Amino acid sequence: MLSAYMLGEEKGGGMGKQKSKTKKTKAPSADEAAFLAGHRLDAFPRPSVAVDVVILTVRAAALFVCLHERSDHPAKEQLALPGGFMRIEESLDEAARRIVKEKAGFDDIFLEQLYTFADPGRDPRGRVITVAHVALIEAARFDASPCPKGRIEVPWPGETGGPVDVFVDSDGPHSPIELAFDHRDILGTAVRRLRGKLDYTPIGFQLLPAEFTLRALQDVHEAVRGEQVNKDSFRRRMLASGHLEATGSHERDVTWRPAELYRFIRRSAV
Amino acid sequence: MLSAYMLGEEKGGGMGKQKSKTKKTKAPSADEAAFLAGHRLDAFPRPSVAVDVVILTVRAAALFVCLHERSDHPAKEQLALPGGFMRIEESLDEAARRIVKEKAGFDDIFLEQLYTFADPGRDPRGRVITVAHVALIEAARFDASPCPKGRIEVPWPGETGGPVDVFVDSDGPHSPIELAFDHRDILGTAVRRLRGKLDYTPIGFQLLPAEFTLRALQDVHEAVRGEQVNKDSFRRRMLASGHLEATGSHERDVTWRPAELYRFIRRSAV
DNA sequence: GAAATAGTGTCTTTAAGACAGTATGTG
DNA sequence: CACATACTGTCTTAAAGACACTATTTC
Repeated sequence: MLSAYMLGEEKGGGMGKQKSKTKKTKAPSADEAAFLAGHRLDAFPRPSVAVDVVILTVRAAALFVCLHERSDHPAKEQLALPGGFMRIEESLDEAARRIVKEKAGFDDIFLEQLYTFADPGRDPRGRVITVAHVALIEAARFDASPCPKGRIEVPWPGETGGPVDVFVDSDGPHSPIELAFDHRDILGTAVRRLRGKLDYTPIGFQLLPAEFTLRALQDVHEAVRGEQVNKDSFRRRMLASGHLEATGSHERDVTWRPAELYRFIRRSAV
Repeated sequence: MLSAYMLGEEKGGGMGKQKSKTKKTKAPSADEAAFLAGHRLDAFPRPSVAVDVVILTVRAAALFVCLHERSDHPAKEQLALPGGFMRIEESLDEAARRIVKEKAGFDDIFLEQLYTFADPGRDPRGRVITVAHVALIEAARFDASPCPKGRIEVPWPGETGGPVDVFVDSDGPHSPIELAFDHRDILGTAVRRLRGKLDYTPIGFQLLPAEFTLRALQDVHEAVRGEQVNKDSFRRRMLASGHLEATGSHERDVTWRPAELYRFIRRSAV
């Protein structure tokens, strides 16, 4: 059974040596070129591919998400995650950065792919799948964006998962707002991912200004986890992690003893 | 800034009450229905969407992957991950299960979405993005499939990431084989994900038969991590985890003292 | 000085690593 | 019996939680 493909022709076209560490397309053989010329990918129906971005920050011990009011149907005038269709010449990362820039005004943001949502029927326009992304940004930059801002409440513990509730605190009803499409589920997946990364990556690096107090870092962790953490142990763990470096200066304009400011050390490659 | 979208019309069409816990499409208003009728999603070029599946097992202290010899261009007669195009009416999960069944012969397999690979130029036929999945299966079932089997060697430690090397051990050259497209990168991402899940989910459940020895479970962990683990600590940790249950019976046909067999307890919902 | 938060030192508890020693099978 | 592996008990070490105590600021 194993031998069938070993007996085939010796992989024509001089591709045997290439290490293929890069993602470049190999030069096709004559046979393959002829095949590709006659090949029509559009012989089969294709879905539309969208990109949605969950832009998160931490402020006042809570998670906030950047939203966008839809100007067109479907879900016209409803709040949604910033999103749009991937262009045919873009990578997903490029599409996500374009959308973040166009709909929230952020340049140069930390961005990571999250999950692809593709339930048939998730979009009334037809077959639309969306590759959701997560972006993290510090509160000061977040607040400077004109996007509507939603406060997130997570109704499940740990990394259980599920949709989350979003509140717009300005005034009005204090019940969760409705988001377009399956965006509450996407948000839930984003929070779950963030909680999972918290213990293993210096996630605060993206959510805090360059210099910050240990208390501010602890606030970030508590907001993401949705529960309090032990202060003593947290300090010890962070200082022992090797990710932090004391600056020697201290915070100002506080009504209590000013805490020392730290910065993240960029981890050297191993 | 926050108030603009609050002042809009009161979200016409009676959608205010719906809790939208389900993913059903809401009944559109007359306005929206008219919009949708005139809307053409296909006004913009769309990519083709494929699904590739990394089917993994652990055998003899190594990771193995189920492959598939391509019968068509591009990369004709080269080995690749089992994959295919998502059909327009399918969910991703359905497409992945169909592909696993068609190309590897497995029914009822543990399956999870991994990552979406979408570099322009990753497929010479044109714009093809692929939603990669990971499937886990026990060695006995894996061996029963006629698919070509590749042994995986991971050249990076921990969760560093990067492409992995694949060997076909039957005979022939003892250098890594080349896989079609970016499938070595996809495999690398799958191994990274598996290592990440190892400590937090009873992953062995999918990779072992219903009853197994602690040594077999340790072999799974060591194969996935690519390094040995402390036996004493591993036993204590597993027994304390609450995931395992002793069966009272023991393994047979071994030339040493037979070890007790355990089974996984299905975790009760919290 | 009172109040509030930052930061230190130390005791206890818990889990991991190391390792000695016992148990139970094969030959 | 020797030998290989399964399993148990205990000592040591490291990290987390708890908590008392000191330090530095504003009022």
